[in-house]
Amino acid sequence: MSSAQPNTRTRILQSTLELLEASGGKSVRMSDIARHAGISRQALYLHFTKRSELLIAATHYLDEMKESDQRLLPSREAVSGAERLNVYIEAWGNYIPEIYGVAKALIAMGDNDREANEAWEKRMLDMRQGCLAAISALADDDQLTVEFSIDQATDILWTMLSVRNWEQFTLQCGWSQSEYVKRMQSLASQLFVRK
Amino acid sequence: MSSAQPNTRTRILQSTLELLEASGGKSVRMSDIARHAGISRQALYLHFTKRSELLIAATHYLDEMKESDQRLLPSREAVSGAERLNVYIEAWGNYIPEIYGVAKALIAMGDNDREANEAWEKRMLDMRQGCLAAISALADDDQLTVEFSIDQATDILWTMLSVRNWEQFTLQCGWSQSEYVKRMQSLASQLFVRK
DNA sequence: ACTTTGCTTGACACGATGTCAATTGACAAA
DNA sequence: TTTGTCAATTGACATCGTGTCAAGCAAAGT
Repeated sequence: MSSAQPNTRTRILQSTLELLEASGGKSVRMSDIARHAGISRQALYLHFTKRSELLIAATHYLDEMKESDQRLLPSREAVSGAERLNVYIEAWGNYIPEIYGVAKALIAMGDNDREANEAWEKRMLDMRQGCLAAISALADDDQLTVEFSIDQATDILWTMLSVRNWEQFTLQCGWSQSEYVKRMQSLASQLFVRK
Repeated sequence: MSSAQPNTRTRILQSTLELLEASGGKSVRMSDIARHAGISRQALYLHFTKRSELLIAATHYLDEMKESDQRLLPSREAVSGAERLNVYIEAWGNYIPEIYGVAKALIAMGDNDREANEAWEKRMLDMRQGCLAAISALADDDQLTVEFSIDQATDILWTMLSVRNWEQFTLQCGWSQSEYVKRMQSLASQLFVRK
């Protein structure tokens, strides 16, 4: 099905993602992307008016590729709130490394570019919904610790699971990806699940 | 003692801090700083060879002004490990808003500038020492939860208390500064202090 | 009087983004 | 075959921010 000659727009998006992934979030220039995609720098601007637009489109494209919607949907098999929390943390936690490159570039742009900032914030609010759902499931099961309101617990889980924190735990502290997931699950369970 | 006409270097540093604080981490240009300090843009480069050098100097200057060393030193009155942890969180937590402007600028620079990156990382490693000390005090008192090794607990506390997380809790989640401190204390105590 | 110090003015190079105009080559429709 | 259109190319150019350079000036120190 997928063609040997994907259309230019797609090639650009793929190149963008490859370069961002490879360079671990370092600044990738428009000219780099163009060269990698085998087109002129100017041709980029025929498809995307600004760098921010390209980055935003690249994140959407990545979502499509990885079918993130499905992955981040609450698992049907998760029977208890506690189990569901674990499933969510695992799904999201393992998604982070795959989006890290684009994410970092988008965050960096956000400091100067309003649209990039809004795009990233929107994404993060979506992800907050996932946290809220997990915490709510816990509350419905009467398993949520008394210390927190649903909102507070959601805020905390949301922040705990931020890309920045993943970056710090893995890249700075040297945790492996599987350690990261396991420990975040354990942390969340200690904090939020009543014993 | 302090003169009516502080020397130019100092005026530059003050201007830098004022502007960074005012603009909440938004990009402040060299020319902005020069204008605010009442000198020419070029004069900046007579005192600091690069923007990163200026930012780094500004953070050091800020430390001096706020006497951060003393503030972040473990309180002598803290008798138990648990109490000492609370004291540390309060001290650091209340320090963050004061350094937020420069911190954010320095972090942003770090993406492109090696020296800025190293400066910020060094700062963060210093702060990790504070976390380690607090956790160690807990362990010495036999109050540290069994779930974590000292290193792991330090990593977690360190990350919990990051500037980025403060930013998210206060600016995104809307927690007040005092709520922030109280809740971080409560979180830390739930996670690390054995009951 | 002379020199040094601290700053000014103005010009300029560089790197990256973003814009514009003229051109080419291919493919399709008449 | 001609005509038109589409996608991309080439090359020039504007803009912004950083950083450099040279010449000059004015006040202070000796």
